[in-house]
Amino acid sequence: MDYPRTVSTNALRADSARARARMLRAARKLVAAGDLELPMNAIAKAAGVGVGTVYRHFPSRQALLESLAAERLALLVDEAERAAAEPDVAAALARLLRAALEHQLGDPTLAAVLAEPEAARAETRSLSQALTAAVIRLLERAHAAGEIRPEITAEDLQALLCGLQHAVKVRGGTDNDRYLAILLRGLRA
Amino acid sequence: MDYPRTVSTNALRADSARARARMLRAARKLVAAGDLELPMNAIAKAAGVGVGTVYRHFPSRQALLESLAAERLALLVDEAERAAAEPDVAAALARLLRAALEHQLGDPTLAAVLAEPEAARAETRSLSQALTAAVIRLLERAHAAGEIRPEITAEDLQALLCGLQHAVKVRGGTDNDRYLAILLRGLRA
DNA sequence: ACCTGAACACCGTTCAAGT
DNA sequence: ACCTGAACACCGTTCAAGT
Repeated sequence: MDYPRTVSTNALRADSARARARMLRAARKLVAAGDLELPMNAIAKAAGVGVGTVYRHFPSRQALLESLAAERLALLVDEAERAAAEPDVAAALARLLRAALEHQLGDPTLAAVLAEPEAARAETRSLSQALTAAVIRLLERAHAAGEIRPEITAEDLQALLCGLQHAVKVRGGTDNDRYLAILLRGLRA
Repeated sequence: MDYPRTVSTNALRADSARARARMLRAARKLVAAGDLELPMNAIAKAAGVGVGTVYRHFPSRQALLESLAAERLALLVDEAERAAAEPDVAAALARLLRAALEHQLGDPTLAAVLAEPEAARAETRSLSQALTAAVIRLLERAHAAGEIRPEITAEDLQALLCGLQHAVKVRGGTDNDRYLAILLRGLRA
């Protein structure tokens, strides 16, 4: 007897999911246009929903940012896990840092999320934990191999990368490789 | 016969100067409270003037920021000029970078101004030029002494320092010396 | 349950009116 | 000349009212 109810619930959910997708698309359009402020009212209008609906789906600007960044953050986690498993530690470190830098430059929402000390969404929290865990494993191997100064922690690496991203952005987006090389040289034991 | 007019002009100017000082004080108070947004209306109210007066003195938020940062920027220029003249090139480089980092951490308005590619005020422009000139002189000596990689320019140094400041801030403001050491090691030839 | 959008408080910016 | 502050447009956020 709950079949109709299920169907109607599904219908509601499908609708809700479509609205959510429209909001995310509208937000991405704003980001692509260089606007990271993500005005809730503007998103509501562009997505054809009431403001309250935007707030229901994304209780804060930070939550919205994290939803936008989630996909790329997941890609970065993959990359970090591959790096942690890669035999050549020095190459793995270089590749991971470069990937992290490029993902941040390619998506300003990811840079914003990584610069934030706390996650607003559970998904972000678990992805961040996975990222940190993989970096820690890589770092342990790098320390064991004497590839990197012993006092460098995973948090240091994350902060330094945030900084590097900032430096590259200040200069207009070129120079990634040069600045990356400077960081890698500075990290070496 | 223009004596009275002069006097009255002076009176106006004194008044205007006092109002200006009140606005700057109000703005500094906001910055000290951690608010870098500097709402013009809030400053007007706190300084006891109309909003229009704030706009007359500071035509944009950027101009206001630069006015707030000017004093410290001048200090930094002094520091850079001393560094350019200091015999021990390596020590001069280290001292300048550390001073620049600490000035930025001590005053977020300076960090904001240094991260901006263009200056809104003429004073800022000339201070920035003096800063760049001093850094170039120091860099030439460092290159001649083989103390620093040859491809590093003054603009690179500025961007990297912006990044370093960002990295330190992300981590909560400790770690300046450790991160500075990493940058210096990375810059070395 | 979920959605809507009016309503309130706020801020940026301009400009007609005052002195 | 300089200053004032009302006025307009905008945005964040909430919540009573609708379905």
